[in-house]
Amino acid sequence: MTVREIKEKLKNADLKITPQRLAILEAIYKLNNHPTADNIIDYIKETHPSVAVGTVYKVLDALVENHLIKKVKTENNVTHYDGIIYNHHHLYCSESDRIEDYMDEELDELLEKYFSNKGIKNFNIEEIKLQINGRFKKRGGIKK
Amino acid sequence: MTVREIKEKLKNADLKITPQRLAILEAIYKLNNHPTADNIIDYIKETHPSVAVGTVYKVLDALVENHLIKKVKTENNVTHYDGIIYNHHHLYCSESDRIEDYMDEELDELLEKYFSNKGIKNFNIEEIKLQINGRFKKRGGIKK
DNA sequence: GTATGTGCAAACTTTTTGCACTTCG
DNA sequence: CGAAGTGCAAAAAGTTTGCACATAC
Repeated sequence: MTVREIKEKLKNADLKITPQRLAILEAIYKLNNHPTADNIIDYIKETHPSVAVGTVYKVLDALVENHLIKKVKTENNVTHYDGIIYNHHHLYCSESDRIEDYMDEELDELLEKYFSNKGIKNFNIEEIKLQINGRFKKRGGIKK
Repeated sequence: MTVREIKEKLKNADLKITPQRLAILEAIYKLNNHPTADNIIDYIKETHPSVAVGTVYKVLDALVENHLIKKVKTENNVTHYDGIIYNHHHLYCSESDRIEDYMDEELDELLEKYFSNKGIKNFNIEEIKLQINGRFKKRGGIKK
């Protein structure tokens, strides 16, 4: 994701292009493992030491509202953010509090087929997201 | 859910039976729509006015850890608790901010079959939860 | 120029913690 | 009796808010 592309996204969303917004979006794309507001603040403090915490939250809210990023909820009550906006699923390990993306077109097709037959009464389905809870195996884990 | 059954559950989990724990579990079963810690505190304040906030959180943690209840994540960052511990899914409508339970054994079997064949590399699956986003149809909706 | 965005600090909400005291088994 | 649980109050953690100032367009 280039700076040019990020600017384009902001423009398309009718959001003014500011250094803070660029830095925050860049941080989200670089830290592509569902950073929290805190992770983002730490990251941009190095290049933009004077960015205020309140601003980061305001910018994140604006980005979410304009569909440039998404909020991701986990079992503990800290909001994570996700720069990938097309539909995908999440693997979540509560032991390490780690979230990874999981994409599976075959699964999506299976689910679509299942629900287009069956439906849910009194409900119009727009999007189906799986949260797959479990444990990452050692080999893919974070070294201590 | 009778008091007797609740006591049995606590016993099976090797948790001591205390008035606070009984009150909190009863509250969760009565307030069966995903109460928050705050909802639970309000509820039990009437019968047990001296229960401390810290105790409620400690009890809830112990119950979650011992699988007597579950945490539920929602859009705002407040933890909700759920007395239904067998696996179930959630229907969520962002327009009305309403969450409803969705249970579907056929679906669970389908998913189990799918993932037991396919697996996910470097990940041990413990639980699969769907969040189905969409809109409740008028007939089942909340009147404005 | 003006609407929009930012910095700052204070406050708010939810949750956690430590320790003395109490209770369950 | 001893281990486990509770009450309390203080404080951590995460997030929101209001307002004066600054900036993008």
